[in-house]
Amino acid sequence: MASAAAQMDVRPVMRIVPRGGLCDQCEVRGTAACAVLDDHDLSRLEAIATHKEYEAGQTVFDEGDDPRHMFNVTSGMIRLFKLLPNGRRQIVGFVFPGDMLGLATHGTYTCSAEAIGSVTVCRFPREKLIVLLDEFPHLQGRLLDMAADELKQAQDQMLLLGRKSPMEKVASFLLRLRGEHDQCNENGDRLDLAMGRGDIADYLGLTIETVSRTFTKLRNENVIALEGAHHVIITDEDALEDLADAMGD
Amino acid sequence: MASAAAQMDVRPVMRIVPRGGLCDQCEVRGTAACAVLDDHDLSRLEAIATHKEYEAGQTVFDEGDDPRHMFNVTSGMIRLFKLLPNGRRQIVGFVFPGDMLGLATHGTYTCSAEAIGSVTVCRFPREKLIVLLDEFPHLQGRLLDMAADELKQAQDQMLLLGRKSPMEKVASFLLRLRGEHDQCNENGDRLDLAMGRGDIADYLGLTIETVSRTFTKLRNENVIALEGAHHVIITDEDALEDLADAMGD
DNA sequence: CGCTCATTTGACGCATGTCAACGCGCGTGG
DNA sequence: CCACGCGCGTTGACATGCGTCAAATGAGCG
Repeated sequence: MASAAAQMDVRPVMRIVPRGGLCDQCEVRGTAACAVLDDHDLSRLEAIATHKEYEAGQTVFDEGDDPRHMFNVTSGMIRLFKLLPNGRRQIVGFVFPGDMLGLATHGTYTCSAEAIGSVTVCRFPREKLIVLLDEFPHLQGRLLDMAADELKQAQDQMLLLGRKSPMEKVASFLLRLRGEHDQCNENGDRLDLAMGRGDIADYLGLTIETVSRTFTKLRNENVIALEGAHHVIITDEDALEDLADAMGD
Repeated sequence: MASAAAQMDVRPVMRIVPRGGLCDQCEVRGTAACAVLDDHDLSRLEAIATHKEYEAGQTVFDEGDDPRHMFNVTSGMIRLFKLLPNGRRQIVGFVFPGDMLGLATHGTYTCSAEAIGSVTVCRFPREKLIVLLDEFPHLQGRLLDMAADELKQAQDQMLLLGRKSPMEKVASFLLRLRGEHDQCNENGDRLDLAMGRGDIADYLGLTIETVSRTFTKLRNENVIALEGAHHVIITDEDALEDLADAMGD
């Protein structure tokens, strides 16, 4: 069944060389960084890849660690965060299935990474990958583009953290999730939040209580509906977009 | 082979080919991205560079613009910022002399850039630069490293914006400036702030008034001394570092 | 020397953090 | 299958830190 997908216009899934590889069956084959590779390159990449699983809450790496690996998340989600001495935490990003992790790392890991739920990754030893990079110049360009995208997201997040109200933060967060959701899950306007309220709070620079109150307010104003704490249905998208960066006030 | 400058371990300033070039006299020759280039590469780079000046407050480019150029700031400082519809502003970074600007740009510029004071830049047409990039693979690697550094800074800033108190923000800001200051100016522990209180406020996610009050507080506690609003002398560095991320509450 | 704009200082109120109690869902074990 | 307990989420009461508004002071520049 992996074969019949060739009619998609955007990114034709090419046949892989017949070596019983895993990449061709990979669920994120079409979206991950590997998507720019042709079969031959991919087989080279696959040769150095190993797979690993993490369970909920498990540490993938810590800030300051020597970056031995680069990761491609094949299922589940990861939170990236930094800690202050007294325990305060700032989540600097969530990693979705298909996203690369640790590619733009110069020196040591700049933040810690934990599995939110169960996570499976495809792992590349950094040294070997760097050797391959010299062989695939277009892959290096792709990495630069991906770093640029991360930087853009980081800038958006700085705007959010520094200048948005709690309501604007939560609304922006939901809309951004809906954007990702195309590429990773579900249908309709139903979002499933893998992360808990604490993660959301630490991502948006708020407290758990404020996040919870804001969700409640959105529900009471019929902008969203909640099916349990981890499922959100956007019922009034226009209103949500207005709330995400309110003109007036 | 180009020169006998090999005795310096870090970054030998090599003689440039005799073409009356400008790069060899460039004040940021030793620190800018160009520092990894040897004479031959540099002369190629120089061939596509043009110079430009901006006066205080002038726009270098706007968010959303097509990224025609990459910049190397040779003197003065630039603020990078994003705006919200109602006029709120978040400064996402300051560009120091020697820093590159617009290198990790994928698509359009992700933020706007304005000269803080008088600024001179070295400007490279993007298209031509991309062609050169294919010829200098080590330059591309360098760009990726620089993007990684920017990303690290962005993550630090997210931590600051989301989880630090005004006092911690201002203290962190001063310490970070002191870090940069090695590479750009002055001596002793005297910092000169090119930017005004409004810029600092919009960088730290505060109001002008809170920034001003925090400076005053630092002065009253003899942690810093102020010589006019734009000159800060760090008189108690240890205290400042303690304030930058206070352990206990 | 005086104007103008940036910065500082003050007074005040509100939004959001803090502390605390409650409820709910889920997994576990009886 | 039900009872229990634990962790997460919600809701409430309260306090305060920071933003808002306003006025005074000071610095830079013509």
